Amino acid sequence: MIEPTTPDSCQHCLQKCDAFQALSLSEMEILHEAKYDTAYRTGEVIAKQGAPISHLVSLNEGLVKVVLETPGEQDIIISIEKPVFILTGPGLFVDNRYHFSVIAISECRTCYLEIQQLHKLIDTNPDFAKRFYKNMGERDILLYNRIRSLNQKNMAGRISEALLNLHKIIFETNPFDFILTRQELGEFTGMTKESVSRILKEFREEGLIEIDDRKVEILDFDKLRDISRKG
Amino acid sequence: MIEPTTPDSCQHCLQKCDAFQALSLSEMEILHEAKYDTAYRTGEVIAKQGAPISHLVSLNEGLVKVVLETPGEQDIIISIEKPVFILTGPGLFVDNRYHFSVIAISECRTCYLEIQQLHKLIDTNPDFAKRFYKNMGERDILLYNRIRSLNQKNMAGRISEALLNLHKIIFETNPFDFILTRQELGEFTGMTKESVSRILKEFREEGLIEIDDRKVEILDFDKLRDISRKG
DNA sequence: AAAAAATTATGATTTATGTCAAGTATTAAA
DNA sequence: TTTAATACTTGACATAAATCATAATTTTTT
Repeated sequence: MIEPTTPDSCQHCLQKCDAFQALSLSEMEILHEAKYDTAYRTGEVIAKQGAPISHLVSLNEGLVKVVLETPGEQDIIISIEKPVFILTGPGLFVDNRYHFSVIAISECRTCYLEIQQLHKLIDTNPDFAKRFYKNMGERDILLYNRIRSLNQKNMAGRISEALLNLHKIIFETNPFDFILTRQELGEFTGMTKESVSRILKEFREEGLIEIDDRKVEILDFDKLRDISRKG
Repeated sequence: MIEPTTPDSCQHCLQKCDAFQALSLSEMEILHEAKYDTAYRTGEVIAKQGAPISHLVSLNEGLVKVVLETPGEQDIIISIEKPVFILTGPGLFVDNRYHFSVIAISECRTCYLEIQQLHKLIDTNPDFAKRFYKNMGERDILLYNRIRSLNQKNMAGRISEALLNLHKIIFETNPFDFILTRQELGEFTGMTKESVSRILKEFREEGLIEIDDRKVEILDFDKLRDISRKG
């Protein structure tokens, strides 16, 4: 069990997140007094689809998957997120429920802000509100891209895209940790785990990537981008 | 060419739309003075993916398709919308661009509100803002369902779902106008027009629906719901 | 370290859906 | 009304991806 941290101030975490940069110091302090934090282990559910949104949860450490739980066996992974990630969903102003689950895929630390505090900030600080909605809009735009690629790209294109995105957005190193299981990468790219295996094998054989000891290295970015684009 | 209408007041149209019910009469009047309206014929583009959002467009009459334009030949129809529909998109607070196109699929009337007016309302009327975002959230939730069904349901399930939704949300009558071409229904359900033909034929043969003279009638709701659910 | 459990790899086969092609019906234009 | 253009139907065939089955790894537990 990892210990929750209690940082001196919210400033450190929240200033990394665009919306909260609109807050005055006094607003920050009010948040800080109200907040408390928690630690999660891999696999634990941080937010559960269908459950009420009681707090605004902020991911301060670790990686999570945003999962659409479906009636069938195979879920859909909408995105992988790293800190600082604010777990807002479309339900915030609708039915106050989560419309997806957020699950730790490494050890995570989060902190919680009272949801009333959030609504208060939105009501009283238009700049904050705009930035907050901007953030929601950005996630939305990514969703549209998601629909497009799941719908129209072939398997190789989807895997290429996933690898490039994990590299570019999450890890920013090469090689990078291959945290996802084949099953998860399948849920992220809309295919079975067997198909994931096969595509990765092809990519290895063609010298596009290298997989070793839970790490992937992208060897041929251009080719991979090309495959991703053509889909 | 159909003539644009100039109603006495915006009240009529906008009061059908949740967000605008939060406006005071004086706020309404300001909007009314600033607005102007237009008529569109079938097939005309009301909002173009990639273009800047200069105004908040409100659909007051007619039906539109919300289309994700893609590099390939087959686009993706996100939804079909009827009045009163406010054409907001995720770009509003991000890059001020449309991330999808909105195209008339019947004769349409729209009116335009200056985008600054909208921002002003959001800044000064928190109740309006909340309702406005609620609306965005609702559309977002539908998007998640869309991803799920495009990804995991088979063709019959997707067509069933589409027919049931057109009936329930858009037309509310049975039989109802079959405004979509097979191509469009294919873009709405993520399949080719040929596959649409085949599934519709099956449904006809099994007595689930009846198609006549540009109209569909749903004969067996339960069975169709069942097919949609099982996917 | 040994055993058990989970994850991954890979081949054989099946299935859903797309593609191509040709013909018919419907709508729009001359 | 006749012609041209578009939309729809249907069949034969091709193919991408899923499923099933089994073995080989790797990870976790004892």
